[in-house]
Amino acid sequence: MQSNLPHLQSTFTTDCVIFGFHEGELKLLLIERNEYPFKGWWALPGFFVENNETIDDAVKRILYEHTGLRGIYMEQLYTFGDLKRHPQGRIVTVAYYALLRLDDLKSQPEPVTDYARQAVWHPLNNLPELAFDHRHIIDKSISKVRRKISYSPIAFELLPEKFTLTQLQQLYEAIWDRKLDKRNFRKKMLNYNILKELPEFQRGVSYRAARLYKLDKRKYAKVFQNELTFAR
Amino acid sequence: MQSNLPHLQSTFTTDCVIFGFHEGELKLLLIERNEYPFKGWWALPGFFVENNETIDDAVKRILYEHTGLRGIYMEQLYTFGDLKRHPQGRIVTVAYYALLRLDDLKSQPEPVTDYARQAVWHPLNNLPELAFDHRHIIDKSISKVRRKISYSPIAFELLPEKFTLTQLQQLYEAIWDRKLDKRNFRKKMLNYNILKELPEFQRGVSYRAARLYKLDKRKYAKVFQNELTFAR
DNA sequence: TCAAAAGTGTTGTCCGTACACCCATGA
DNA sequence: TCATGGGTGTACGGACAACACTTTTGA
Repeated sequence: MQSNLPHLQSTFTTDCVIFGFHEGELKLLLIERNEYPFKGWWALPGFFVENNETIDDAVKRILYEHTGLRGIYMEQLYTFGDLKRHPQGRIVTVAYYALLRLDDLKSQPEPVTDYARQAVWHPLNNLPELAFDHRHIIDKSISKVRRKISYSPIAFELLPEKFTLTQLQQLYEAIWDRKLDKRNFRKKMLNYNILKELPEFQRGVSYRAARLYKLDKRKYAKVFQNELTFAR
Repeated sequence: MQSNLPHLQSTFTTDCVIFGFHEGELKLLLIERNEYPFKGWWALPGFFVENNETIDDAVKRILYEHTGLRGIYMEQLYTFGDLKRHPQGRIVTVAYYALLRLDDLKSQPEPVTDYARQAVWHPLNNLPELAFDHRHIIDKSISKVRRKISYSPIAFELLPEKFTLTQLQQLYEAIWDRKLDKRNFRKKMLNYNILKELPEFQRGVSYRAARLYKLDKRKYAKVFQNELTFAR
């Protein structure tokens, strides 16, 4: 236990990779920083963790401040502690990722804090240059989500409550970055028996309306217990 | 950023779950604490991270201090930041796990630091009561290793360089906590084509000596790239 | 010769994959 | 009537699971 270095910042931060899915495309919520360092740069929403809140609470708070949403699925990703990741000295960050139903958002999120000028959804395939090591954090979270969606039904956290099988398939395709066979995908997905077929259909489309489904939460819980292997 | 709580410790710690495998049994290296709080209790090796070392370096250092070994396979597990996990105030810990070849150890590890009285290997199935939230950290690391061994060849990090197929099978059985079929296991394992059959056999056993194998590192690298699914 | 573990194949089932056409709808 | 996506079945091959006996060795 030494203290032979001056510590600029005795605490640590948390950063959150916020995924959304809209119109067949994965998106990330980024903020434009309003504070030095990296003022004016795009970055992950994140901030210092208070001394009287858990890290989990801090991420929830930060996410709320940027989206006005609570009760979002989120999970800790990794802790980054490189000595040079922050220009002002050694600041460790505990990174999380969150999966968000984009239709829950009535409008563009408005940051309620000073440290961000704006919060904007960016397509995952076309991200701007990012502050700190945030690009690295994002890459790591994509790997994690890509793996996790293979054995855990987290995909549904990104979809609206009622969704079509095509939407579900597009989501898997976006995360895995490859095309899947429609018939095989549907066969497999329905075989898991975790979807409930609704007596409702899409509206407002100029072609045959697709049937809507939602999660059958009883069976969904079983899948979580048994950790089935998901579609490939 | 508040500071309305007295912080005893402005930094954070790292703890390491060290796995070993010997005589068909998984073991953990625990220390007996020589400092308050929890003086005299068993705990995971861990200590404060210095301000001029990365977290990765800190874990390596701590592991070296307890085993005299370097170059061990290790990976970050999770960061624990509950407000009440440490009786002296909010101390965040970044937990790692390490996989160790037990035959590398000439003798019992001797701690070279003051904060531990002794370091002892404990069978995973018979652990003493532990300090802090260390039991929780261990449970989480077991889940992680259990999953990871299914898609990544980390098992070999726990075995000696030359090993028998039975040893390999026993390791999987210990981690998954269930029996596997010998014929199916061998068939599958040899089909991955990552093992090199050696012209050597076990010695000193009072029954038919088993053939020794070692990793074929070329093919092993390929498996790491492609992330094959391992035996079930 | 006995005890202990090594080593070895076949069969059935399930799962993943490849692949193409008709249907329903709104414009 | 056309354009657009919705919806459907079959056949093959590979992987997994179940299952029991003979061989080798040292004591």
